[in-house]
Amino acid sequence: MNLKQLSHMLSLSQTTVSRALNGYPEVSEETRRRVMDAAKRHGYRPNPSARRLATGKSGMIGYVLPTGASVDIDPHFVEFLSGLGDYARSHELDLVLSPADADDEETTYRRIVANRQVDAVYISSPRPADRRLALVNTLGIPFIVHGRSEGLDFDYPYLDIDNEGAFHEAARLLLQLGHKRLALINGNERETFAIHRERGVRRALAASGMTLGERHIRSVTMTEENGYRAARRLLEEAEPPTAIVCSSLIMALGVVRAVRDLGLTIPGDLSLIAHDDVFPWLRPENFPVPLSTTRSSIRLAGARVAERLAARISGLEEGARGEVWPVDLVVRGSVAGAPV
Amino acid sequence: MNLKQLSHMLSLSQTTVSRALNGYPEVSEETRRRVMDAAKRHGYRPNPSARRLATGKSGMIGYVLPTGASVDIDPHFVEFLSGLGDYARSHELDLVLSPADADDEETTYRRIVANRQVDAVYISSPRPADRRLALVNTLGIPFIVHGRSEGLDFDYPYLDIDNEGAFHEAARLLLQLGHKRLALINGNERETFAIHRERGVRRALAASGMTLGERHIRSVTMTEENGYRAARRLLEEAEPPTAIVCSSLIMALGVVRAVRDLGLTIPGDLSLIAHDDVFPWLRPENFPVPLSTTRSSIRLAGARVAERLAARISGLEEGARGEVWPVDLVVRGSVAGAPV
DNA sequence: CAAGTTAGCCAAAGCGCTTTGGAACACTCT
DNA sequence: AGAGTGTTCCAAAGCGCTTTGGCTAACTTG
Repeated sequence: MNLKQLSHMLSLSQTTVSRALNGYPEVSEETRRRVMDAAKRHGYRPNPSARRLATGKSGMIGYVLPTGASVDIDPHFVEFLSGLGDYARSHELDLVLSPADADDEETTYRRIVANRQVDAVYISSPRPADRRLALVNTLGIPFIVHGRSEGLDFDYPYLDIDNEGAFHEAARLLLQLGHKRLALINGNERETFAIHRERGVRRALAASGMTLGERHIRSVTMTEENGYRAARRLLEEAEPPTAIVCSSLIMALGVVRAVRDLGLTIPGDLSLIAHDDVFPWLRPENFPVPLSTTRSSIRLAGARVAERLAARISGLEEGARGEVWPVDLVVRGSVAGAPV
Repeated sequence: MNLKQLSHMLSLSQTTVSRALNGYPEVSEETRRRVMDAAKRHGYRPNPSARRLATGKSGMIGYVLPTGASVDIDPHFVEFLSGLGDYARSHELDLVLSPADADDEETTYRRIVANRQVDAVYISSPRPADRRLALVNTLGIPFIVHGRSEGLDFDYPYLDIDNEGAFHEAARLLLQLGHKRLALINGNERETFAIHRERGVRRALAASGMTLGERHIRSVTMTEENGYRAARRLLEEAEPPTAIVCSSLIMALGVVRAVRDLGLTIPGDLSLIAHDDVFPWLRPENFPVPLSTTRSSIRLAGARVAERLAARISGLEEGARGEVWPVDLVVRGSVAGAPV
């Protein structure tokens, strides 16, 4: 059942039927009702390929997925996707993942824009002066950044959490508890979120007249193993930290293991706070010692990004509005006063 | 630059240019070369929307993503996606995720097939008599199942690992080590993989004249917390198991925690083997006691599924070929002889 | 050498929608 | 009554490709 057949059986032109269906004003209410009725009765669904060719709109949102034999997709991605998908579903939006060579995403961005494959894209894990943002900005496709960049000479729409504030609060709490030697086990230092977190910790220390030594900060990909290694190195120093702030629950698993291996205890010898993106399958309250966290649901972020993307597509949102979510500090058993 | 312009500047018809580009035989080699040349020089890329409208082919593969407020996407998904994306990239295939209400995926399948949005789909986490398979089979779209169903009255193409064999081997090893009381902490009992694993364990037990009691098998969603709970219940019984086979590394984390909480040790009091899908961020050798595993890279499976999907789209693969991968049993420190 | 092939090309008809530029008609105003 | 203003509809021209059905010229074949 296509438009031609439908209009024929209604003795109307394709024009009128099309307009009736798409809510254009130049069609009488009675006719519209007739058309709507017949469409529903015959289960007419406009062919998206045809519509796309005619309008250039695809009804999909895009994501360029960096791939490669040695490229790992962030496990956070799946949670973000849950939220995104949940919203997208209610708006009949599909998501197209365009795999790209991790060393050359630009080609793929250009392709999906030139081909008008998607109506909007989102970008995640931005870095300072991220070239993808400049690219996508000049290409003129609607987009939203999940996270933030820095040092760009233009504004852009984004959704981010207050990483600096969160880690500032975490560090401040530890300082208030009397800790003098803090360490930070961070994510990849080239990503903005990690930079912001470091900044937060430094700011808290500075307020107490302290600084974060080179040796007291580790920036690594967020795996259990890297958490373990980082913690071991830190804890085996001459003057080991008495408190650690850690950028992910997964790394925190490694930290806990290192602490145990060294015969130390939490929070007796070491206080620990980690960032929690809220995974259904790993919860901080279930750590051997319930873990204090800075918490922000990455899933909700996914839903919100989808919502804003949809708004941009339909022209309801414009401009470079940035949105920063506050982060909860949830104190559990893993922090205590500094050991004497 | 579109076909019309290109053909005009070559003084050829659109027909000929189109055919030259698409490798049809009714065009002379010289002309073809001229066309190819000009196309490359002017960066001509056929408009996919137009091509799709004309051919009905989209150059994308589809996946129906169950969503909902209380629906969690399996963390394995992201690793599978890595492999899939890695292959898809080299073939300029995009992946479209169509979010669906988890309680009604059928509508979405029908939609993407009717709209010809994708050239093929894959289906994951199949259950016995899974209705999605019957649906997709009658809808006539090329597909591959990652995993297997059971009790269907037709054959279908799939890629699965030998879950039964893997867990049979794992259980057999434990029995050989003298364990008399085995337990299984399994995934969702409604999924075929879990059924197969249970079958493997039972078969091994049966060969030694034993059975798996109702109380010695737990089927739960694979979270750390559920692993912990299941293990605690098992270990607090009057006659606790001396060996556990576990369906995922994530649950194994919980098992290890439970063992510790109860003041027991691995492998002194309990031997543990878990299935490892090979995550970059959590490795069995890094468990407090290196974990024995049945291992199979879900990432490789993703790549293979993409490969076969591509083959089906281009007509190179047909029929209902099933492919079952063997699983490695990797023995590490977490298993030992049964305590006396 | 006439008839039949074949190689190489083209014009035009789709694919199924949206949108432009009117046309027809019924009103309202002066 | 005639001009002006809406309202409601339509024919046809796209969107940019693929594919059908031919046409021409050159080449076999008996």
